[in-house]
Amino acid sequence: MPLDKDYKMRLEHVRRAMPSQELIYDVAELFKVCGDSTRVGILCVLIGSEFRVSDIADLVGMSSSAISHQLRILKHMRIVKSRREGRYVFYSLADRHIEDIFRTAFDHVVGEYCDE
Amino acid sequence: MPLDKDYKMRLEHVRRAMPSQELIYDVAELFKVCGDSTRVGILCVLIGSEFRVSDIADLVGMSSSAISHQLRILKHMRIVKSRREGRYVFYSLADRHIEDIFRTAFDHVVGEYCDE
DNA sequence: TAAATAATTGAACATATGTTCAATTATAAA
DNA sequence: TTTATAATTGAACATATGTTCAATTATTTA
Repeated sequence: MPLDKDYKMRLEHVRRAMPSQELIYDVAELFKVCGDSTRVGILCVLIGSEFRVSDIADLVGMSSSAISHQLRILKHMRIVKSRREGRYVFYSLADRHIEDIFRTAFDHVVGEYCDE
Repeated sequence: MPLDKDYKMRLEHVRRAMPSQELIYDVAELFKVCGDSTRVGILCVLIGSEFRVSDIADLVGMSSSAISHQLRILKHMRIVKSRREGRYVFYSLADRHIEDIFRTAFDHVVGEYCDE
């Protein structure tokens, strides 16, 4: 006995509550930007500290060029910010949300505090 | 005056605290799976309810085939689970973490509660 | 000013990804 | 049992993505 009245009400409720295409797209973009090993590595490095490009590259184990390309993407998404000091450019997180999201994501993957 | 002692200490600290390649990869995979408009749509639909494939497809505005492909990916990542009831297959979220991550992500994009 | 270091950029390349289409499987209804 | 509906699957296609390499810009040091 499928599709009872309750189901159909939930269906209508969700239909009305659906976020706009644009919002869905933006959220997907945010996740997409976090969905790459190199960028996750970069963001792990930057949680709690600011570092120069060459150090980030060294910590992540990738070329400065590759890191620079990725930092540009992250900056464009306002996930990191940069400041130049002499010939160095220091990058840091631009936003606390990212830190929160990362902590939850790591918890999910590691499998901690499963409350179900 | 770059690269003082404090900077170098932070560098060493981060080097020691870096997550393993494997963990970084897994977290990136989790985000990657969330980094697609269609899948974000699906997950929005499934927050708080379970629905059949054809309804999800309708709500998201995509073919059942496309949705089914995506659901397989989400299921493989243990983000959704399914149960068959007659000729219908109902999908729902498998994990509360995803809901948390989504709420924070939407907050980030919408720009709410900026505490900085 | 010349040389060295740091970072960025653009193009090219290979790889990965998402949707469509057609075919197939699974279940229910006639 | 036959037909219809629901969902899945595989292949193909086009698009997107990340790294490398070489060249360029920016800044400092000699």
